[in-house]
Amino acid sequence: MSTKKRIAGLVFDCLQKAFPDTPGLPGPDEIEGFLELPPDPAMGDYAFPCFRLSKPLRKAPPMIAEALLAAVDAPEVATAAVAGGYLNFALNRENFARETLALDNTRYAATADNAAKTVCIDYSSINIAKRFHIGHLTTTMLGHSLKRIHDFLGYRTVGINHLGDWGTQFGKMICAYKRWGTKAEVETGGVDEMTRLYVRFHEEAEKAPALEDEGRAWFKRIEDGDPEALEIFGWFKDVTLKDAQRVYDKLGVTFDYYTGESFYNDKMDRVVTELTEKGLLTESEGARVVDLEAEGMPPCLILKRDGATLYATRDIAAALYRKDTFDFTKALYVVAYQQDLHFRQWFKVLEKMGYPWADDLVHVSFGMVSYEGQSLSTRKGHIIYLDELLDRAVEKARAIIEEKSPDLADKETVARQVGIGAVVYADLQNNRIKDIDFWWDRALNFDGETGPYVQYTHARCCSLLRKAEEADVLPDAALASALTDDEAQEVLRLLSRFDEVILEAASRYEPSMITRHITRLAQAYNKYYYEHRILDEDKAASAARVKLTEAVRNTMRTGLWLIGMEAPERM
RNA sequence: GCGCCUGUAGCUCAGCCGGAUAGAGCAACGGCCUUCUAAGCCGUAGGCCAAGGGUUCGAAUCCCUUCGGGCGCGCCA
Repeated sequence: MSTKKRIAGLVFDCLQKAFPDTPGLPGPDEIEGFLELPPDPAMGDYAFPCFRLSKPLRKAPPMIAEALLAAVDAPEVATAAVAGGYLNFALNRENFARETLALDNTRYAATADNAAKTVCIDYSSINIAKRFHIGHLTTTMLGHSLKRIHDFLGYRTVGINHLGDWGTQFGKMICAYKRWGTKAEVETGGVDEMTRLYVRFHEEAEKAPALEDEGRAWFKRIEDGDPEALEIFGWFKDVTLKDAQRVYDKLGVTFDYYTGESFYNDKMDRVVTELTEKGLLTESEGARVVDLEAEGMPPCLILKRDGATLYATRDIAAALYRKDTFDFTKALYVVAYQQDLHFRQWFKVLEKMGYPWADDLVHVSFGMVSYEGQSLSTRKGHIIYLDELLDRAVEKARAIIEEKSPDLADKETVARQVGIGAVVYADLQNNRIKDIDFWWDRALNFDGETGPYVQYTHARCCSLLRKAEEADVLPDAALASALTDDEAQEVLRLLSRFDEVILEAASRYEPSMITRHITRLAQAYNKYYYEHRILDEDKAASAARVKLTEAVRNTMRTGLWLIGMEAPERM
């Protein structure tokens, strides 16, 4: 039972004792919801606001607090005190230290319940023939982190990279390749060469509009399964994925499936058929749509005037396929908020089709990325490619290592972990809905609340644990009385709340909660580290402080893993 | 025009299912390395929580209005 629950039970008992047979008093669960954290830890560990009870009890809050205080009698509470309308509880510090250090924050006590549930996560979803840039970072890292969080909580997860591999632009690209490209150039130039061909196509098409038809014809050939078209297209895809894989490898991001838009080509008929059978498809301005006027939304376009499908059709087909294949209890779509309306529309269409699981579809939306105050533009060259960003971050880390830790064993590995960690941390630091304006100096800052700061604190813990081992001091919380000072208690409080934070991060689809929590833990530990000597002559006390250090190290390593960062042991 | 999101210190943001003096980091200024990693720690300064109304014992937090910013609103995804 959690400490909070026990305090809630205690308040409940006090209430019964102080005000017997009073109707309208809250139960233990309700009381637990009322419990707060005092603004200053010096006031106590938990606070019960008595304002809540002044109505049923018809008494002033401070009087209620006094009456409750008189009824308090529990060993785990060191002191209880009335402060205004609050009753504050301070826990027995020694006891709290012992219990908290008995927790294992590297594992979640997963219920068998979760293991039977599948969560699909659709993230990254890059386009073929486009280079990976900072606009793709958030969907990639947010999705990756959500996958790890759900893995940690014991769910079965399915990570899907829903590739943008369908559309007339690929016909144009093949057309351009056939006219002006060579195999060797595409092989060596990769995505850049494909982009160059695509740009050239548009330039030439301005002069010779007939090219547009030629491009469309090539796309038709892809659709019709023409071997040559498919071969070139498949090859473009391979080249793009090989390029992207380099970035994914650097970031440590993986997927279970790369089923893109083209995968659903033969699964679209079902959508149209079902919608027709269910009488949901109506004609509007030549197109076939699902009317959503009653829901206060514009209609959802299913078929174009020419009978071709649209992206809503494809998303619905994909959802039906995933439900059949994975039987998910939840499906997350990690896509920028720009597409908010689109998701609301097709989620609603599935609901109207009679699928109750439409409620399990979640659009995990996030903010837009701009660069120095202006929107990203490949065409204008106003863009930061991820390769370049990661390389520069690693380079910066390398320079700092040369300066501060020239004797470090595996400098290159650490530079990579730290540089990339800085980028990942910054991406998952704030609430996902916030827009991000990219500035180089901010991205390459390694001081203060940054990835390197948390990693540094982790490495510092590792270093201490190595020293402790050399001195034959093994982590042991037996002498918990050595951990009753304010600084240690603050560290312990943060350690004890780690699992709640993960659960909340999962329920809100907000990994930043974990990022911030481990940052606070790092701050608290660094403060502790400066105010207290950890290894000294007193072996038993040292062992307790080493145990605390170990718990911080483990929690931080787990937290870093959850947000997709590495945890170097030296730096 | 309509809809969704957003507005907290110079900058970037926490806090937003109501509670006790609104918190961090960056930037600025001033301290701390002969002791366990100074990518660190401590301190100073910096805020009519966009504005106005309302609900409440109590509002940065909930409701309404206004203003500023972002995004979206039919055959692209």
